[in-house]
Amino acid sequence: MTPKQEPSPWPPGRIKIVRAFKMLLEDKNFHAITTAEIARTAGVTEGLIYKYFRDKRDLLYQVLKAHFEKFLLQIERDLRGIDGAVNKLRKIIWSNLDSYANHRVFARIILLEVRNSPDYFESEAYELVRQYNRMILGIIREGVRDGEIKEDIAPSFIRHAIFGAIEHACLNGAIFNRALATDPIAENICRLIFTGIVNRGKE
Amino acid sequence: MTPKQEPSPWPPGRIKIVRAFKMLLEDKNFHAITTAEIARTAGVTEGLIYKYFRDKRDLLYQVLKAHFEKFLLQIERDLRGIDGAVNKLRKIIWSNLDSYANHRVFARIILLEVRNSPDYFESEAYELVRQYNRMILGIIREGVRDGEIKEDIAPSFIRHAIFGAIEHACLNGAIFNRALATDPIAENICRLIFTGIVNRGKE
Amino acid sequence: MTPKQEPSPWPPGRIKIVRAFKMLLEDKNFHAITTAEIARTAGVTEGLIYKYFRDKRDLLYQVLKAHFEKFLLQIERDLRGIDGAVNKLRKIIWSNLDSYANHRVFARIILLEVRNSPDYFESEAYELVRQYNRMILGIIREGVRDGEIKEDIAPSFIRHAIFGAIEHACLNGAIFNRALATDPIAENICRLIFTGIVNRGKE
Amino acid sequence: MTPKQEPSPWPPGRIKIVRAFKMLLEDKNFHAITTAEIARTAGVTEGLIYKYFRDKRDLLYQVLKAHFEKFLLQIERDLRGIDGAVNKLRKIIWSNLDSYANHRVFARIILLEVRNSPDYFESEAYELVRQYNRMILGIIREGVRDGEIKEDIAPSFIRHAIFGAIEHACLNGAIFNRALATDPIAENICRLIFTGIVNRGKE
DNA sequence: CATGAATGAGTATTCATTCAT
DNA sequence: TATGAATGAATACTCATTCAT
Repeated sequence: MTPKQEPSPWPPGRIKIVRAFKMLLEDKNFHAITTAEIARTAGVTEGLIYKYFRDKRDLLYQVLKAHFEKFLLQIERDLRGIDGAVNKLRKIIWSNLDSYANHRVFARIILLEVRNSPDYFESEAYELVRQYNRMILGIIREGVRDGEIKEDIAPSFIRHAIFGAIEHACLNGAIFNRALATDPIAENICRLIFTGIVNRGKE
Repeated sequence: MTPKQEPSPWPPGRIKIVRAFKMLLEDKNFHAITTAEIARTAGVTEGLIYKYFRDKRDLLYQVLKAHFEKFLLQIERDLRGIDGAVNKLRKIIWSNLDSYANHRVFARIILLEVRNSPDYFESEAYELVRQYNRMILGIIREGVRDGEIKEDIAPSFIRHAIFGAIEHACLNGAIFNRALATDPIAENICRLIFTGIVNRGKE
Repeated sequence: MTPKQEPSPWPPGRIKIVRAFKMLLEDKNFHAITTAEIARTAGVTEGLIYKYFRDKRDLLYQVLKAHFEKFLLQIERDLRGIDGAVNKLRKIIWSNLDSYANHRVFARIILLEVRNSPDYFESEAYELVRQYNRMILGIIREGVRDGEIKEDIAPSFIRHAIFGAIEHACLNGAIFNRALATDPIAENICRLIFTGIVNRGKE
Repeated sequence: MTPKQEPSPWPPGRIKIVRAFKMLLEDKNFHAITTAEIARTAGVTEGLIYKYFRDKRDLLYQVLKAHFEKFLLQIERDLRGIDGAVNKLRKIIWSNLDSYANHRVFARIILLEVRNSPDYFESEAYELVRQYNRMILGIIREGVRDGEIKEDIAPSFIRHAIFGAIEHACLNGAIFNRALATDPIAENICRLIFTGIVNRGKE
């Protein structure tokens, strides 16, 4: 079985542009990256960018979309064979954190850069986020149905809390480009989300 | 006790500028607001802005600082007479949410606009945020010391989770300028943070 | 006599391009039409346009030339059997107006779009206009020779006045794409050009 | 009585821009003139253009408006003391031609450049043209009322014919920047418009 | 305390056109 | 006959900021 090196359907120019753009994102704000810079780095002309992308934002969103696609594929794979809502959530927390830890550039973009732009929420990239959110809500509801998860907390708040905790824990890493240790963060968040902070005996 | 009408120490031009700027923030991104617009709205010349503020960002940060000052005063007042770390945290969650709900403009600015700018973290405004963070950490540690709060979750994660939950719950309101219902959100978050989502019996 | 379906000598790609271009002209400025748009509409690649046309303008001029050719054929036909310079001019005024009324796109192009471009006056299309002008001057001179037309007005001015009146009467129609009523316009123009505006008795 | 040298209300930068723009119009299409060129010629920065004018077109329309204002003032003066509609029209024809002859740049702009732009018809400049048109229609109607002018030709067509004749006679001058002889052209047009081209006896 | 005139560097975006295959 | 990838030069417009008065 020869794992055929899937030939990219994209023309070489487009590939160069995307690669250059990602490179630049490593150490610059999206806003601080100019089209001239992208073209120069990619070794193509500025005009070509607009052959493949509606505008600079569209370039960002398409790159983001590709990232989300990969992430969703990974999450799906990660969840296979896992039983129980809580166990699934634990895995999701871990995977999501791991993705932010391994792709700090994307963490920064997702947590800080795109959220102020209304058009992001119209993009195909965000559609994938919505899909992800639906999946998680589904798991939470499943947990409630099975009696695993409390029913006196609205599922949407559970989701808010999970993502809030993840994102806030990654925020400094994203802002100051500092490394993130997936395992301890995941462990702390899970404990907190699953059993709360209040001491049993005390309550 | 005559409630002295505190005479503003600021010159009229500065007041007009700040007022105009706040007005514009109501329905525009900081980035989308131009100095020309501020000056026009305020009824002063562009030049005057630079008499009172180093630059446009400085204007933002000074306005933000004033907001944080008020907020901290309020929080301090809200916490007086409250006993126990958990009760204090409950109050803080409520107050913070309430502040976001009542000042959606600032919620948007804090959650979405300033965080990408490294210089924000050098500003006097952010210094107040740091102070707030320290206060909260202090309360959490106090709770741990008193046996109220579990000691197997790092206090900083507890803080992350609290703010993460609050912020994530307010995000949509901030982005799409939608109203927020303080009480139910606060209730849900407290339940979750304090006792977790997992059903006791089940565990 | 079998009306042979004259097989177009043009390759299919060229036909598609011309057809697409004419379609686009229906609701857009020549300047506002891009080659990309033409190609997309025609279902061919941009490159192909340059196989058949030197450049975008050349495309316009060739289309215009074809239009003028048809128009001249029609005019020639319309004039057959008509006797006397004045009668001929009357017919020409009517036919010309009718052509503008039925082809408002071309009216717009001729009256508004090509005249600013010096190279238009070098084009084969404009050569046909010249031919048309010569023909009309010939008719006017014939009228002067026959005593039908006054000899104290320079023939070239007569031609200016005729076309000026026609064009000015069609201008609004061309600009705002409004329908034109050939008959009343023609009648008014003929009366004016032939007998003037001053009341006989009065003079 | 010291004829005070009316101090221009405009800031020096604006004056320089307008002067430079007019200069450039002498030998270039409006479209071919770049903002960079205007700024360079004026000795100011490009940005300043946008302080005083909404955009490049606005600059054109404001210049045009000033031109029309002067022209209307002149026409008004020219008509003073003239009696009878026909005499007034004769004067108008002459003045209008003279204006085109003396300001060929404006002739070119008016006859060729602005008419394709829908927004021209929304401009303040065009509002003055409308005013001029109304004035002329008024004179024609006055002539009809007084029996001087035939009533079987619609006044609007008379106006079309007058302007059509004038404009068509100036067209070549405008396009190829050739001198125009006001007097003979005016004489020819008046004869034609007033008494027509058909020989009395003949008809 | 405030004005208003001017800057200047930046920046995305457009489009006709070419050419190897 | 037609493709499709790529060019490259042009260009209008924005805006925070300065400074003499």
